[in-house]
Amino acid sequence: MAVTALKLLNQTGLDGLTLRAIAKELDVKAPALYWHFKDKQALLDEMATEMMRRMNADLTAGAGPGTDWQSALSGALRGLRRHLLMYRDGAKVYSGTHFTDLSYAVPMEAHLRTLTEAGFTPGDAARAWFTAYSYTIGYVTEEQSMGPDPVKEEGGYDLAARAERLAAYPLAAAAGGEMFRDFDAGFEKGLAAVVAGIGATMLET
Amino acid sequence: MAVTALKLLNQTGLDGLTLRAIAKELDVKAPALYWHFKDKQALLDEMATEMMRRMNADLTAGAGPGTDWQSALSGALRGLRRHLLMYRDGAKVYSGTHFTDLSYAVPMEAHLRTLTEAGFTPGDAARAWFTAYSYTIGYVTEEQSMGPDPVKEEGGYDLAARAERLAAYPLAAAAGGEMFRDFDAGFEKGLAAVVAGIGATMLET
DNA sequence: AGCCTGCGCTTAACGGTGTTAAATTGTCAA
DNA sequence: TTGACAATTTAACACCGTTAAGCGCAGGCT
Repeated sequence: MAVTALKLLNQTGLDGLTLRAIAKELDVKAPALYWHFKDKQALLDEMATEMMRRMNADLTAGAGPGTDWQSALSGALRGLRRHLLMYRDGAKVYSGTHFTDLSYAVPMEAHLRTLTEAGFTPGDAARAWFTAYSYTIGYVTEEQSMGPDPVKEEGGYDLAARAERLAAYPLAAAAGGEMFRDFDAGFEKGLAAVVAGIGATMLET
Repeated sequence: MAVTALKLLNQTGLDGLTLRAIAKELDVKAPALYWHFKDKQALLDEMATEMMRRMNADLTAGAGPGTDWQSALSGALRGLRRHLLMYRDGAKVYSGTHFTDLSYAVPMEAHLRTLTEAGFTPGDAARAWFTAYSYTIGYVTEEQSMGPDPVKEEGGYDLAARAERLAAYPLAAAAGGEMFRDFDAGFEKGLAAVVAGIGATMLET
């Protein structure tokens, strides 16, 4: 049923994701949902948990031994972003929700172990993870709030108009092209920086 | 009027910030607000812009010449976090909204110039800024979604219960203490890593 | 067989939400 | 005095999350 809600999310967006719409998709009336969930927030939590479960099922690769911690960490966050982008408003739904089961613990434990075995203290491993996680959540939140990819300038943020408004501020005007185009490449550049910085400041060699 | 809405935000939270409540605070009926704003989203955009203006007024220090780019960038993001924390759900209101005027351009131009003068290309300066910005937004979003500071364990996330649930995953269990306590210190550690990584990967020396 | 319990759902309704349309007041210029 | 215009009110609409009460129907018990 959280599965149905996720399917609908991609069609309606988070604002249009009403209990009545979900119920209709299930051939059921809205109050019936309350048999399964305490309130709408619980449903949203369950949706985020379902997203996370699918991600885990897809990300077993890369966590195995033999790969350095940089690749493991980068791969995990790349996968996180990829999954968040699979759903409309995915980052908004995902961020700040409390998972309804413990299935996140297995991959998290594996990633933290990879880091500790590479020389991080447990505390620094957790900090490294949370830092890279925060970057990814923030990046995708911003990315998804811009609407459709501005590259195919249809409905997305109008970069040319932005540049014109900012004509008096040449650096800020030019920055739009870097920040709001080619989100894939931009994420990779930032991710490389975050991972390198974690290695430089949190890892005692 | 966005000023009034911001005041109310701290009392009611984002969910409780209804047009009727704002109108009552202004001794006015709800539909009167529509003379000033197209819809509620426009009001939220205006609130985010007002937050940003206050931040600019407060952050003129640190952007001046003579300071290295690391201090300038760190200072800007520290100030951003500090201002987001001034308002309930501040990060949620701020993230992903489109500013309604150009007042953000002046400090942004100054920060980008600091970076380019330190040797960044304009593109890399923009990327550096956006990377650190994403980290900050993501971090504060997560921070504010945990409710009151868990250190003073009143109403906040129950860390002890979390550790008990995760007893079978020792690293994940211990990570809670690092991630969800002392948000100030945690932010600083991550910020140091992000800034160091930017210097290491984006700056051609 | 009859009865009962409890699950899963429906119908009806409540208070509250963002938003629109039309009528209304207040104010200042011609 | 009249008229234009800004700013607000009143009334209503469609929709939202949520609650209360009751209905049908399965299966186990006696």
